[in-house]
Amino acid sequence: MSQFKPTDAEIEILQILWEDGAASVRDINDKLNARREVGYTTTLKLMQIMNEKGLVVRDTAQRSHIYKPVVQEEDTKNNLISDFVNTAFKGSAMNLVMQALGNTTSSQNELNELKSLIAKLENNG
Amino acid sequence: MSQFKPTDAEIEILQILWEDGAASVRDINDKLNARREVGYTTTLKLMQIMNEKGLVVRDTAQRSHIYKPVVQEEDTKNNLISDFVNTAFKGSAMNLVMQALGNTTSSQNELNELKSLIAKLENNG
DNA sequence: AAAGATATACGAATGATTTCGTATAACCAA
DNA sequence: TTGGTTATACGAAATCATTCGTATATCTTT
Repeated sequence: MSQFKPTDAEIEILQILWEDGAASVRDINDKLNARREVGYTTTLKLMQIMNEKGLVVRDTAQRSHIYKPVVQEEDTKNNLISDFVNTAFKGSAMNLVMQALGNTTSSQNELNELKSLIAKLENNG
Repeated sequence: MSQFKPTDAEIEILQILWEDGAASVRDINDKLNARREVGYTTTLKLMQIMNEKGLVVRDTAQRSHIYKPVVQEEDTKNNLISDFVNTAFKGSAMNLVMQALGNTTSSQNELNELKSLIAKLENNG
């Protein structure tokens, strides 16, 4: 089914790249350090490895290499969700959805969004 | 927030224990092997490690030790969901919920269940 | 009682991820 | 142009999870 599972650290970096489109190691390291302490060369190494794995590409024209995501945000997250549902929810996505909903507080706005998604799913089904 | 994240292999085993209440290494190994090939001593070692970590307890009264889960299914899954939402969905559970729903086909029954959960949430909010 | 099956314990190899030190090159500012 | 700053590359340690071989003890069957 899903082919390649990024590690948590890699997902963290991919999020930054999806948001910003492209970033240098310095950019990424700064953003990571807003969440937790990471050494610069650690982040650099991670980027190099992600490059080898084909998760990102880089433009080495300038001294400071610029990295871009290769994998698509939606695809990647769908894969992650599938894996998660399979290992922890016996394959039932609805199972996950119900527990995730019950587990957190949602604004009325969010609930309305959700309701219209459901309505849409009901029309197409 | 969440304190201890079981590995995928550990989650797989916990699922079996949650379902069966208690199980021997042999039981667990058999069930694991229904999904993928695992050596007996591999499973044994995993159980011993999970015991050290406090994820399970065991009754060693008999030659064949009987393992029981310590961590609660719902708590554990809530922790997993929180972690997942934090690393992959910027902390927005609704984000995960919407994508999980859009990603799979749901029966009308499931959708109805979901709708009544939403209704309940709206009443309490 | 002896042989075979089945259990645990334990140590160690393997493999993957994460982390970081050090070398070296490029840039910048005085 | 020299010193300080900021890059990349690379190797290797540290950690952790997984896997399994081997030793040993306990049962079971004949």
